[in-house]
Amino acid sequence: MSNALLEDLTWRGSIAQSTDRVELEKYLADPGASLYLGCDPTAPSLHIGNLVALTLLRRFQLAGYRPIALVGGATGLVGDPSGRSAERSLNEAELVASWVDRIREQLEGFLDFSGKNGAIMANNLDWTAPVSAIEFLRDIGKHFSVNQMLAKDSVASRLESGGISYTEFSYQVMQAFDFLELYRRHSCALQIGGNDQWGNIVAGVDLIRRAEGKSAHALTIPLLAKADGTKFGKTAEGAIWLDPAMTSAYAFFQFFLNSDDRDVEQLLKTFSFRSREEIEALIDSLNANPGAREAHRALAREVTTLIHGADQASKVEAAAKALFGQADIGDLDLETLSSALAELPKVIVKRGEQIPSWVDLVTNSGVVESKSAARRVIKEGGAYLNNEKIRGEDFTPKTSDLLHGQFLLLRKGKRDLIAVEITD
RNA sequence: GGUGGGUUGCCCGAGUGGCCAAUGGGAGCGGACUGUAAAUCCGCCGGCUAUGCCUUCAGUGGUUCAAAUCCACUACCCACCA
Repeated sequence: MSNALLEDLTWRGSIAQSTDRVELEKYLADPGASLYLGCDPTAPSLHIGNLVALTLLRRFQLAGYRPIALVGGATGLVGDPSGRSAERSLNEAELVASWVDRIREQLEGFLDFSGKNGAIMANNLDWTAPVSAIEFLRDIGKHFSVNQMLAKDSVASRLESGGISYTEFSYQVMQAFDFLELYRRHSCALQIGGNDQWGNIVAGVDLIRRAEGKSAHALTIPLLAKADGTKFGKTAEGAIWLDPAMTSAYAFFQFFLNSDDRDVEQLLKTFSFRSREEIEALIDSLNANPGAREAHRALAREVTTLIHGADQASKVEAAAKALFGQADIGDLDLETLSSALAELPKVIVKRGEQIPSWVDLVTNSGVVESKSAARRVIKEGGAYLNNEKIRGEDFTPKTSDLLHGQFLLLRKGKRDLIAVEITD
């Protein structure tokens, strides 16, 4: 073992598969070596599933290598069959283009574009769009064997279940073309990604060998699996997004804070940039005193800081502490209270207007999807106003319930807090 | 192209004329325990201007006092044959 980074990644459990390890180490022996990670615009924002591989890319940059972040402006128009049991529906080109812009911004915040190993941003639409179908078929397609393409897991499983369109079938060729193009443009001979990308990445390795007679490398990171067997990063409400407009920094922090104890070690190893010693100390603390949740807190704080910045991270942590730690919410001073409530889903009521019922307030906040659901919560004893249980399906807060004359804190169940603000 | 089977609530899956907003499981939600964790146990689980009303069993039209259930056509999926 000669490469410190690979050694660290092995300890972290961040290596699922790689092409020949010795060859890979040789490639990485060059301090300026570059590598790329692609993200397809399938939504207006990246989510924490993408963050797994993105974190890996960042580790490479911190170790001195040059990262290339590729946004799949072209591949996003086609659709990756990997991990999908059914055909994707195609998104409008303008929509995908707008997602490309937003995702590019997110990627930019995650890497360092200055210095000698400054990151490079790429969009595969740049080299894919100008190529004619005939050129594509003759220059690229000729290197692919349909037999091998059919053997890929992503394709084979789809042939079992309902079939696959020619469009999605071609996806691996497009991704391989990207790898070849980045090899030609930037001498990039390593592609990383989630383990579900293995087949697509190897398609590129093969293409580079055939078209250029050169060897390229692949490295994948395991897809995170949760202890309870469900997919990491998905909640009932959907994915945890990196865009604060889609998942608030508060909700983002809470997501990590509420991690299953059994998952925390792997999450720390996957996402944390702390040293091995620090992480091991946190894990010791987790095992010794899980109720204190020091490791959960450190994880939540670090990842939230990375995505939302240190200011936001400390704000949402302070908010959670104030709102959950305090027995009597009325004891909080105005400043602490208002900054804590600022992080929560909020309902605005105009001063002087009738305060809506608890049911209406909670429904308006979007925390429950119907009034029936809100009424049910009251009936089942999970409804609170200012941390006091309320009863009666038609319960309506009174002016005298207002904290500092302008706020209400509603709660549904153990964790869901909602702020109500009276404004002029 | 032929024949047969299928399409049910977030998912899986019962139901084959009224007792069906529709059995059961999973997910989800609330409660108890605890630590804003897990496991376990209990309850809930279409919507609403709510002792009633509205929308739902692929789509459309029909039979009937009455349909998820019967008939016709359309779309999609699966299986066997070619």
